[in-house]
Amino acid sequence: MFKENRTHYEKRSQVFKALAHPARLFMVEELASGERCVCELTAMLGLDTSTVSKHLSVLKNAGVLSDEKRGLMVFYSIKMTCVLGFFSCVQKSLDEDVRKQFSTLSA
Amino acid sequence: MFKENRTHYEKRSQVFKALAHPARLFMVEELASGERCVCELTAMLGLDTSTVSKHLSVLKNAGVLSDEKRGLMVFYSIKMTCVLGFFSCVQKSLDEDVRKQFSTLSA
DNA sequence: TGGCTATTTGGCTATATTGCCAAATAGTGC
DNA sequence: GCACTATTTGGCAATATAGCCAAATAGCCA
Repeated sequence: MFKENRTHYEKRSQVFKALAHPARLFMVEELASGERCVCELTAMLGLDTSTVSKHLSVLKNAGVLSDEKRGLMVFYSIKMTCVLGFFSCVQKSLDEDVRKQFSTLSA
Repeated sequence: MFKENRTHYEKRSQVFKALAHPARLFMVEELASGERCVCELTAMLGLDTSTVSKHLSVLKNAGVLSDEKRGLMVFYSIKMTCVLGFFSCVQKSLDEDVRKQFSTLSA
């Protein structure tokens, strides 16, 4: 059931692993409004350039982002566009949980 | 930009972290066809019961699953139903990448 | 109560991930 | 060629995660 298709599930989980980090999540959401160079993302994150570069390559290897070099700079943009739909789903679910906690407390 | 809302992004990334493991991905997909007890999932996964239990609590804490105890058994089911939409998105993107690799090779 | 079963929790080691620094690479312009 | 900038890569220490075993907990039934 599982062990036979383990590699299959590993490949799919790579995408979620790529999104499973606050800094990477931030970058994907930021790229939703258009491509950004590494330097721009580095400034927004307040992390070392090398750290940001590694995060970006994780997202690229997972197939979430694509990159394009123009001159000295490398611009990243979203390739797996459907991932943006994830975020509203997650947010809605989390909001619902918070609402329920509130109504339980005040009941 | 990022540091100010870090906790916000951390909470959201919890959901992706929860899905970022082949065994957990398998369980969520399996639960798409209805609730299962821990023992059933353990049998399908071929892992230790304690390991499966921990995986399930990760998914529960992230808000993806909910559990219900009936007698000796605990049944898990999907709470964040919209996550199922993720899988087809991911699969489609992965399939596309494979197709492109093929056409590049044969070109 | 005691014995049995299903699940969870604690603890441990092995492995993976994160973030920094330093160094390497690549492109621009003189 | 050299100097300069943007990005990537290598390496390391700190932290987090995964899996197992053993022990604890919870519910059933006699």
